[in-house]
Amino acid sequence: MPRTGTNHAEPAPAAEKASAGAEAGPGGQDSTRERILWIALDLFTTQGYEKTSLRQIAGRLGFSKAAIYYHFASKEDILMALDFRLHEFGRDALSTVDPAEASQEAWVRSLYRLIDQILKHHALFALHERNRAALAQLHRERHDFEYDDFEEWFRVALSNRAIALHDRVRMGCAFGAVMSVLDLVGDEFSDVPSATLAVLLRDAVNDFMAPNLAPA
Amino acid sequence: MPRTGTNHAEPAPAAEKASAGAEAGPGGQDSTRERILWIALDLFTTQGYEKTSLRQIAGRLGFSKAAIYYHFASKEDILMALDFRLHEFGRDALSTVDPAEASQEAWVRSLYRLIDQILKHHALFALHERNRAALAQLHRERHDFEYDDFEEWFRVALSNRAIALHDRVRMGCAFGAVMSVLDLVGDEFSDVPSATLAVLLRDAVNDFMAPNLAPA
DNA sequence: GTCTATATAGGGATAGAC
DNA sequence: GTCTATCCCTATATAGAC
Repeated sequence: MPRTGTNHAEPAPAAEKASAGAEAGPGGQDSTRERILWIALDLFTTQGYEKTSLRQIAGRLGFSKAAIYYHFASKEDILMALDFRLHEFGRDALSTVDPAEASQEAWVRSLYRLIDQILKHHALFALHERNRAALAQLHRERHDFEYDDFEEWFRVALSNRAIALHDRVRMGCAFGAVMSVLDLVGDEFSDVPSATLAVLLRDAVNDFMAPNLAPA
Repeated sequence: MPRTGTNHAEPAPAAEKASAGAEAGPGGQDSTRERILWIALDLFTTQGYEKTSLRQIAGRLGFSKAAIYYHFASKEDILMALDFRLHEFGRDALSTVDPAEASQEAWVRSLYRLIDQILKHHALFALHERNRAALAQLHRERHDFEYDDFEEWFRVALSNRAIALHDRVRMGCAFGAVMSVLDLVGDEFSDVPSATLAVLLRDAVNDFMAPNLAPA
């Protein structure tokens, strides 16, 4: 039986759900399924999801286009599989906190964890940033995983009217600072080691938020 | 003679180059060309450029698909016209400063002006944010207007190795903070008046960057 | 698991009438 | 300036052989 059909919950053919090597790529799982995901991740990110054809993915694989359909039910299914991993590391960062009533302290803690997760899974983050439209539509169609997307989490938390406007803006600033700088990793900040960047970013978040957290 | 062909420099059929009402829309120019741009701006932003078909634009127009080709040489040409307006307000904000050797003071000043411009032309900004992939490719193909895109300007300025790494990261943070919060206008911050938001953002940038600008 | 061949739909774009 | 009709291409997806 072909493994086709809509399988979000990673099939985990042997042993991949340990949050570690899930990203695979050169050095990870070499199953064809994994290779497809790796190639798609690259092309979707550099060209955009819509502009990437299955033909092109097949070309890099060395296989024919039809072969892909043995592993995935549709092109969208490939994007969903990648989106799922995005959710996975998002959940890791945000854990248990309910966004609707997250305090500013919780916001900062989540942001800290998010920095680490994104630095670890930067390729997936880049996919997220470059395909916001496609991913948004995906979430609209299949709202199984509702607030699994970390961006959604932060947006909901930011809507909390119980927090003063001034503070909400500062929270938004801290979030944007992190996203934007991490987006530049690999380009303008390609020379900066991850650890250094993480420290600098945490400091920045602090400076944006600190006056709020400890009202001198 | 059809007005077709690649015309970046807005044809300005009567009197539109005053930076004011260029955005048109409900209340602006009612020429068909203007209506097309307005509809495209909406659809490109909500669905993405690639996912929007000329058929769909024509449907909203009430015209047939072919009619569009009298006004624009291609679908890409529509995007270029919108991109041109984006450049217009970008130039307004960045003016004369050479990004390659912009000081931190210049950076902050540019950021201030950018806040105002984006608040004035928020629909165009949203287009920019939701179609980064498509616009990037456009700029790759037709590098007539090189650093006209404001994002490019800030990226180049950020690459300036003459500035200490720590400070470059701070600059990136300030930029990201502004972008991200302005992206939420109309959603999470829909209740906030523009003027209020502008003040809060300038304050945030100021508080964040001030220690750099005035080394106590 | 991968192939070739094909079905089917929709996209952008053009021709020429009005 | 807008229409209808059509062309051509590429896309996703399927059928069935190997």
